[in-house]
Amino acid sequence: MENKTARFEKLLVKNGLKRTAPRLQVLEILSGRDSATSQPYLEQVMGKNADRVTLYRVLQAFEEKGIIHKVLDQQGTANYAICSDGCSAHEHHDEHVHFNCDNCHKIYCLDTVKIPALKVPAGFKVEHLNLIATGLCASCSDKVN
Amino acid sequence: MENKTARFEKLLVKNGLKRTAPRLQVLEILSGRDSATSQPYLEQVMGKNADRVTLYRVLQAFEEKGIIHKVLDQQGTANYAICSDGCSAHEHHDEHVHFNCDNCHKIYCLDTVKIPALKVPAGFKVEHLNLIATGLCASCSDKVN
DNA sequence: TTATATTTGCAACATAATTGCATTAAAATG
DNA sequence: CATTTTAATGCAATTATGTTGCAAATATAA
Ligand SMILES: [Mn+2]
Ligand SMILES: [Mn+2]
Ligand SMILES: [Zn+2]
Ligand SMILES: [Zn+2]
Repeated sequence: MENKTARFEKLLVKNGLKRTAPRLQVLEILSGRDSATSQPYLEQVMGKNADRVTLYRVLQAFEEKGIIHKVLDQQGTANYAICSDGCSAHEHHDEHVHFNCDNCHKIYCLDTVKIPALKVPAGFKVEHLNLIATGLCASCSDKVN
Repeated sequence: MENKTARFEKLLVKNGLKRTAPRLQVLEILSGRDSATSQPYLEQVMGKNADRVTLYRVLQAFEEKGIIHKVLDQQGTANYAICSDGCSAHEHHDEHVHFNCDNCHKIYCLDTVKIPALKVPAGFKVEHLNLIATGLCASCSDKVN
């Protein structure tokens, strides 16, 4: 396995962002998780390694550069996930379905599930689609049975 | 045209809610709009007719009774719209698409556009679907042309 | 008219997010 | 390597959204 930090550093440079500790740490955390990560969780994990404001600014910069994308859960809480690929400062390609588990509250990027095209009333011009499914994730429905 | 206030009063009674000024006013405001109404806007329009907390509680009660439904816009702001029908304290039937205009920021309930069923990965149990489309609403795309 | 059950208002608190500004640190330059 | 430049951070203050407990008010039932 290649050095992960080196990969992150390249990612930052490629996007014209300086290699700083808070940025590397955010990438480290996000990449180590199987679901999207909420702002409050990030804030807690970062602890005093970085100021709250810095975290907000790091997340905003990453989102603008197409490194991560934001998903709001059913409570309106911001969650962040690393973009699979093909995303850039110019456009995000994250039009996959997101699954918000009612039980564990995790948000999964269902990268394989595309949002079906939609027929809307005359006059409306659809730019983006955002579909959040709620219910039980695979892991939680296992436990219930 | 039948007396609107009388209709609202019946609606409250039917749901075991007392006929109070803040509740009637919220119904009045929501029913007079062609799109969903944001909490901040409601708060502003209500002014000192009702306390902020009362507004929150009115909205919560209405939502629980199936009188209104909540839609979060792309910024996570809560918006409320009157339920067309068939909604009750037991379940909401608002699985229609919502359209969030990038220009005027209005949220339209596209009651005629149903959310298509979805094939999700094994194990996931979908309970609800929530689809928000963004772009230009009919009125705004007119103006652009 | 009185009793009771619900609703409201107020104060206090919690959390998420933003802004301005001084300080620090990364990277570019020589 | 030292210095300059530019970007990023930390801190303090502020705004916005939402919640809770409790006393006072009021809608409705009795
Ligand atoms: Mn995603
Ligand atoms: Mn709706
Ligand atoms: Zn789960
Ligand atoms: Zn519009």
